[in-house]
Amino acid sequence: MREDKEIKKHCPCVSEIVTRRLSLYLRCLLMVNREGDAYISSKELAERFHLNADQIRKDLSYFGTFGKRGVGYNIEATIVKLKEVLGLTQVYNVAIAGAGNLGTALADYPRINRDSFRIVALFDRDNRKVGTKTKTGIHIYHISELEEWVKKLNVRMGIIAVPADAAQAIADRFVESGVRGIMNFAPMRIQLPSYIKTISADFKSQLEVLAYYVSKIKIGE
Amino acid sequence: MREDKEIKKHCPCVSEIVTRRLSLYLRCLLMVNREGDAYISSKELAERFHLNADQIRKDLSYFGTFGKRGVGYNIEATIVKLKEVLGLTQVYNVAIAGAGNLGTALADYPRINRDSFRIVALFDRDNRKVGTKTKTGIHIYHISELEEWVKKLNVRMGIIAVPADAAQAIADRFVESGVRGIMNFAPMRIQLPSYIKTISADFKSQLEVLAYYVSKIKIGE
DNA sequence: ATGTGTGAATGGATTCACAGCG
DNA sequence: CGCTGTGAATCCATTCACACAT
Repeated sequence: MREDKEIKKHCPCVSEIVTRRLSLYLRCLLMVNREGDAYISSKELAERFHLNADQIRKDLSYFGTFGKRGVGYNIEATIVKLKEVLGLTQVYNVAIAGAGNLGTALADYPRINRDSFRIVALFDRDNRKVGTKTKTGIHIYHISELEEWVKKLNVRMGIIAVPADAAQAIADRFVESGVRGIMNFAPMRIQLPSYIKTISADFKSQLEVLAYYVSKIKIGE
Repeated sequence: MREDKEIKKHCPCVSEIVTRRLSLYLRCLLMVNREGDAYISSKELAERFHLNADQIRKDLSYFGTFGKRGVGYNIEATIVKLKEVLGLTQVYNVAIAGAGNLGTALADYPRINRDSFRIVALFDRDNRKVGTKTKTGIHIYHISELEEWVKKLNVRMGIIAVPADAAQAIADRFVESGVRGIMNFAPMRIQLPSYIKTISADFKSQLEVLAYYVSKIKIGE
């Protein structure tokens, strides 16, 4: 038990479910920070954003103790800490494979190219697109040059926005070129080495999950 | 214990995590179905798609017993069953609020408008877009007409692809007009009645989760 | 023999409850 | 006295292991 505790203190790994909440807390704190207060309690934060106060405290406690008893959490300091924990003090170069509607929409997504993320390249096999830029000025390269540009531009995250049948091959090429995190929008399960983090963001699959719940709601409530 | 079992048999609700896997199994089975075999065992399915055989069997067993011992699962029959369980035997009309890059990309997303889902409308406040159609022919209406069209078109799912500051108001209006499931792409937590299923699909938040893992990988592995 | 279906065991995550600090 | 930080209790999910159907 004591040993477990020590291990936990030194192991930088927390589950994905906690990570998702940390990102959410950060978003909420950035919002309340514009209002000028210096402190907020877990209870107030929970009430304002439909969160769970116990869970906020436990999640934050994994990374040290930085709340003031009787007062709450210093908003600025907690924002800094959360950014640090999530690794957002670094800058990540991101490339997108597939310059279709979705790929270009993601490339031009508002306010992504600030702070921690830089979308540095799009790749496509359509020669008519190659050599052009998106509205916000991101270059489209030919997919055959993926390895070359991923290395040259020091890309650490790859986004897959190509059709399902091409997804696995593109993922392999990203990883081979040094990418360490993949976000997969293709409706297709991809298999990668365990040291690569993969997040599935498949639109159709999410609609199906929604369908399950919507179909259970009786008509007329 | 016996009672629990009975309750479980009759309660149509399974956790979201199981639902996500059911959608995944469906996808995998549709893939193997094209190869012509009639049966597949949980073990083979697991090996081919990096899944867990025990988990497949347990997940499927929540909905009855439809595997053949010593043989495996009838692929066609299991596909039918999964579609039934997920509510995919119905058709869901879907509307998208926000006809920006993302909204139109989602509206024209390939192969969504088949089987279970119909994207029937986009809404935007930009009068230059109103009255036009997307590439695949989906109408863009003015956001002020949201209630009217949602009711008229019998929309059951709403997709939020508007800026963060408008997300909550749009979600409320969707729900008020009869929508029962919401997929939220805005970088903003929205609060809705508990009988409404909400799925968050916020791109930036997902990048942040990826950042956490990528930042933990030591350089040079 | 083979592979399902499922209780029992294990392992994680959430919630409770309260000691102790400010 | 209020609110954090955290063990303990509870709840849920995964994995194990095997009886039993084919």
